[in-house]
Amino acid sequence: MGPTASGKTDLAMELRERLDGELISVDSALVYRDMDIGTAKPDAATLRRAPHHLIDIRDPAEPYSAAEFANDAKDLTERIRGAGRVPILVGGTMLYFNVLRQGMAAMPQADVAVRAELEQRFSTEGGEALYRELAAVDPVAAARVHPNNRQRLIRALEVYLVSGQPISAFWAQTGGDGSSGGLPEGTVSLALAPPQRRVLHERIERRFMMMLERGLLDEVRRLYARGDLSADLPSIRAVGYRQAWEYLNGETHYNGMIERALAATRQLAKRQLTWLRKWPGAHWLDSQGGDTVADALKIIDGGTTFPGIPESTPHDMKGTAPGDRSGGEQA
RNA sequence: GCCCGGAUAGCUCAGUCGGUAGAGCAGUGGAUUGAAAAUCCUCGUGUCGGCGGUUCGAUUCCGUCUCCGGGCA
Repeated sequence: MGPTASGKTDLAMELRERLDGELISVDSALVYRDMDIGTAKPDAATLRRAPHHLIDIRDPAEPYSAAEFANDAKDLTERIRGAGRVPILVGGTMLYFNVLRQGMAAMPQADVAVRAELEQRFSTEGGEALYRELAAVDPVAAARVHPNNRQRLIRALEVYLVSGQPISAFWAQTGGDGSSGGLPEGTVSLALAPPQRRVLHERIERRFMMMLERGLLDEVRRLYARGDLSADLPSIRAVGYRQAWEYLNGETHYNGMIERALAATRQLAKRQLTWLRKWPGAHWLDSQGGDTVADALKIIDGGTTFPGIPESTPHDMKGTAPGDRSGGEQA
């Protein structure tokens, strides 16, 4: 696990060789075909040498979901373990990791029609009306969903309308003692990140400029030219693609596009780090440190059980003082 | 050289009929259960360009200087 641009792919490739493992991508953007440059997808040659599961499994027009991921990943890990090999899950989509850890309640899947109707009502009646409705049927969910959070508010109502059950009842099925998920014994959680935020920001900028040089805009132009894709699809909302789309639409200038794409990427990395900091039992690896692969192998040989008691201090990436890494990992 | 318009938060700017100022963006911390690279919440003291004057009090009015636009020579 690690924020975008922290070097996860390189580390994963090494670990795969050393551990005789199989790679499973945990990434909501790498699932899309024809979205290669902007997602920093490993190139074809690399993928041939080190196959990744769950890459290129969807057309950009087809949404994927955390629940589908949970099923796919569970099947894959069981199969890989059954063959006596080591599943290595690599990626930065922390909700996906989280559904592996906590399980996913068996709640109704997205209902396009109901969702569209709620979207419509949100626009005409306003969010307050819908929020009051949720509060009436499901006060527990209302307490956890902010009235302004259109997406989660609509999902909560959608579940209630489709199933007649409050979404909070489904939530209660997971996370606690009656967890439907949980990772296998012996699972090791590695969190890869540079110790200083500045370094990550620099890497993000360098990488995005490289994406542009490699033809990111042409890639997005091809998607744009299809005519059946739109800015509200999960695929096109991906960092970089959304801003390039706006540029092609004439909504921003070239430099504005770059600035906005960089900001969006930094914000993504920040959110990923928020998940990581509270991740139980995460072992932090310094992506700028000497031999990251050796460090990782040492931790893995330590054979930490998961889920376990947090052993390492959450990474503190605030501040600018050099070498401010506090807390070490004890395998 | 002269005339006009600017100079306020990292950036773009609003505002103070004279009582030391606030938005958006950026940044930060957080939330996160079938869209998650999504969606949402929290956090704003900065010689109000410099110097001088008027005033009980100036970022606000006046003078002057500097810099940046635009115009006239």
